[in-house]
Amino acid sequence: MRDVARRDTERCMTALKRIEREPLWDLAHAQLRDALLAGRFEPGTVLTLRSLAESFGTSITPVRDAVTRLVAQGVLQQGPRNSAIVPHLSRRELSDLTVVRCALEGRAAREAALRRHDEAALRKLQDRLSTMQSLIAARKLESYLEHHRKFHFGIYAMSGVPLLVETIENMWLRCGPVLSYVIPEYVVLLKGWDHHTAALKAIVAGDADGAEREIVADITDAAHYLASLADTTGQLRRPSGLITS
Amino acid sequence: MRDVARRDTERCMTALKRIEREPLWDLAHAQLRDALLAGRFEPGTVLTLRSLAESFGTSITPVRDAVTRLVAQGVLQQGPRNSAIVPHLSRRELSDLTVVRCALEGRAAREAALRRHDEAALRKLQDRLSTMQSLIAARKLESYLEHHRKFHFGIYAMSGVPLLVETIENMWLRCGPVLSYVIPEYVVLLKGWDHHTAALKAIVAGDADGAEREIVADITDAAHYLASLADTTGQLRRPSGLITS
DNA sequence: TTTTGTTGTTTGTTATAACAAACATCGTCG
DNA sequence: CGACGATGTTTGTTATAACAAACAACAAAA
Repeated sequence: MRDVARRDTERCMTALKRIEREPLWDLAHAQLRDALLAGRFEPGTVLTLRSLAESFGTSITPVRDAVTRLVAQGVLQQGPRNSAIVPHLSRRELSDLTVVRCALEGRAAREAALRRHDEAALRKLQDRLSTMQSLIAARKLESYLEHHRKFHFGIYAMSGVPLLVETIENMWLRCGPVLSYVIPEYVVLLKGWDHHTAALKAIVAGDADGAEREIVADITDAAHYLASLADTTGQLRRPSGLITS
Repeated sequence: MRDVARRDTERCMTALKRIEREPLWDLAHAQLRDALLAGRFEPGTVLTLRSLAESFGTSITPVRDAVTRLVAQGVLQQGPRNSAIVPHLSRRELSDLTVVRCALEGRAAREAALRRHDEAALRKLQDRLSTMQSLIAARKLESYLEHHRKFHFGIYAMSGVPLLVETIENMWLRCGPVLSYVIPEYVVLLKGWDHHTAALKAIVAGDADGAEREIVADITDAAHYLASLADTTGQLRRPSGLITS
């Protein structure tokens, strides 16, 4: 037993690999987060603690922590009696979201263009761009959405301002549920594609104004398309069918 | 008993006054929030659930909810073993905060200038401005800080974008503890005063560029002053004495 | 003297039970 | 037949206890 302990301490000293057992509420939080972002929850659904706890196979305490966190972030809306409901997105809320996203993501693109960035990150983004192009051609929309997300945040990460990236991530989470089922019909029109390439090109050229302009155009174009889908009450709903793979 | 119920329903129907018993964790959250914003917690302090529970006279469950919420907002930093510590602010983090605040608050000022705003709100802001001036002269710094905060958020509220105001509020919470004990020495120099009047003047004139410029200048000026107070390790510390009233 | 092993304490995590308010269901009375 | 009221159920809130990991203090051995 002694040499075992010795070996343990040695490993900790040399590798510095943390054990870090993830708490249950952290796992629940991550699962709920991903589900929201992927649009697996219909807007308007009330998330009850006990049903979620049963799904996760845990007590209600961890899921309560997770839900509390999501509500604090503004990802989940709190309905009557402090119940957590996955939020609807009205045309007005979408408009507000667009304003904030333009300010934040436009600034991030600007900062990214002004920085000296490593070639590896740039090449990675360019590769991802061509991957996205082929994914669109193959109509693999779910996979495209993942790459699309990573492309955007790849740019924002190059701003060198973690707080900026974190705040933008929060905004994406808020419009995540809706985006997931309206973007697929949007991207096949290749509307946003040129903005992506132009933005990346502006960044490699160090053109801050151009980078901001293209990112803002990408956001506002998508927002206009989304707004056109709203019904007479200003609510955004799933247009026709479910996501096919 | 029957007429009591009748009267209850009648009252609910007519007045529509919500009862809304505030949960304990909400009170704890508000108290912690205010304490953080007022700088009553020394940065670096670890907030243990049991000690807070004892202070509030409740169980640890409500304070756990409150702390969880604060951590999710980024107001409290989570240290090792998920303990909540009131965050230090390094020069780097202050710089990041400044970037985000400029993007957000600059945009809010711009939106406010572009809107048709009611005269009552404008007059209220002008009154507050003169109040702030007299408070500075009287060296009533704590009261000044409150008016200063309300002046800024009065402008941001005129943007008509609640999400923007909410996000800005979150950023203020992050730098709240530090601001509280460095701003007092700053405002007596009257450095930020002209920016405030100029910003309000630009808004009434509908000058969006001017409004954004002045708000950004106000933020960056204060940030520069704050950065000059950082020590060699990049940490911002309380300069000399405590706040006197 | 320095290091190591042990023990007691602290602290976040989780489960569980009790509670109260809100909701739904259904029976009863007008 | 329709509205009102009682009752059971659902659901968030809070308290409490048990648990494990980490930290601190101390004692013993090299």
